[in-house]
Amino acid sequence: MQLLCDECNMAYHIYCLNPPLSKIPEDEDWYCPSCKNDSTEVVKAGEKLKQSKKKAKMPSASTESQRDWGKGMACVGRTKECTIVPSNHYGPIPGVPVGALWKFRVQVSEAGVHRPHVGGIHGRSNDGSYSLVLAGGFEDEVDRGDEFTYTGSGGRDLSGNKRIGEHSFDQTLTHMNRALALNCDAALNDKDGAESKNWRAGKPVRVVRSSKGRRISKYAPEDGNRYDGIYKVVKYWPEIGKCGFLVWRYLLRRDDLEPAPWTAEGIDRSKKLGLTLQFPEGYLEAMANKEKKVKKPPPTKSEPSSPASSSNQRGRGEEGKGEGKGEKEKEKGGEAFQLTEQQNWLIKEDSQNQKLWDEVLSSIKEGPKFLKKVEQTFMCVCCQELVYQPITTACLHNVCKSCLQRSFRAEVYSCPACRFDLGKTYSMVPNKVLQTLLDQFFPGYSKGR
DNA sequence: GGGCCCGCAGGG
DNA sequence: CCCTGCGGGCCC
Repeated sequence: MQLLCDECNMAYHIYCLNPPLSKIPEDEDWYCPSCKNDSTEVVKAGEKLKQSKKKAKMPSASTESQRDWGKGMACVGRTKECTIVPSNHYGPIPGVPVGALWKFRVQVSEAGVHRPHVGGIHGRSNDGSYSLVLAGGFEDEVDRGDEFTYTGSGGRDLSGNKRIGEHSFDQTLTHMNRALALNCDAALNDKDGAESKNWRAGKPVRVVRSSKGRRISKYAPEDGNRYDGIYKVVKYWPEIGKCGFLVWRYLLRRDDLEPAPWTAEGIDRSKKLGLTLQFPEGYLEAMANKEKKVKKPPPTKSEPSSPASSSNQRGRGEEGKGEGKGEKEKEKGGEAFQLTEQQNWLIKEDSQNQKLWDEVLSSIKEGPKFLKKVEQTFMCVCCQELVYQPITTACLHNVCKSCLQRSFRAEVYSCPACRFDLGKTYSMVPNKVLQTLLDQFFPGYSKGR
């Protein structure tokens, strides 16, 4: 079910593509969305630059607002996309633990936990709902942590290109409201609502709590958006809300083995997993730079004011003192990661992974982030951990030897990343060079594996 | 601190 | 294509 891009070699599920494909295309070459060139969009020699059709239709084309909407997290697009599961996936996202915390909604979307940037409910009206965000949008909602009421969408006046607005009409059990109702294990009833006799049998909903919910809930995180686990729809019903119009109300109840983040057990677990508020890549650095430029800081006192200092990464001893040299190295804030001569040599030696290393090395100036990048790049698609005794396949993916062996024992003889047929008799020789490098970057990581 | 209103993603 | 939307930065 995966396609390999003939340009960048990345793997794509056919059902994750937009639009999804129902089968592997028969053309010889296939290019992924980011590599594909649309010949009608290519500006040929002598041609004028074309105005994008879409852009021309957007409000910004007609209004003369001077405001720069391109900056900030309100209007940016995704920089990555969750492709390990399809967008209509029910249940947890593999690798995302309860308690995971992101500053902005766009990051939650990138993680695949809740894909809409603004909408509170993600679902399909003829299938069900996959996730929702609790952000205190309705003051008459109740949150008891393991149980909460939620309100449908719609009924608001969105004129003036708004995203949320005054209530001005009744909600209906359509679109996302219908989707969420379908999660309840009971026959759909768009008149009176319905209650499940066996609430656990309903479809699972991923629930995210936003710090905005603090105004009505003490279970909301202090900052950002937190994944709180799986809930089920116990019942739903129509009622006249405080807003004076009919709203659809839902009762959700937690059904997750992972402890809730606010329990002692959950707090402990978050600590153990090192879950901290995540910011978009480069965001804190950009903010810090901005402050410098705009405010012209008198760095007299110690420095608890910098927003960067409250963050997750242990960017040790940032700041430094001399402005002297390293003009380029400064721009990202941290110090460049230092590779030893041997490591440089080993990386060159790992020619099979040259492309991956090139990409990893591009972030070497970002200090601590470099290791993160290494970790991401050399994660095993099977166990979602750093590859151990890595087999670099003929199709240039890296998988743990034991994971590949497990696959072969199940008589699946293809690459777990791209389904390239490796053949029953494939000889699994671990990539020693890569193993050496990973052992140096992450001392002791392979203990007990 | 409250209002304005943008691009983007998703469903249909 | 069109419609929807429990964000979020900037201006007042």
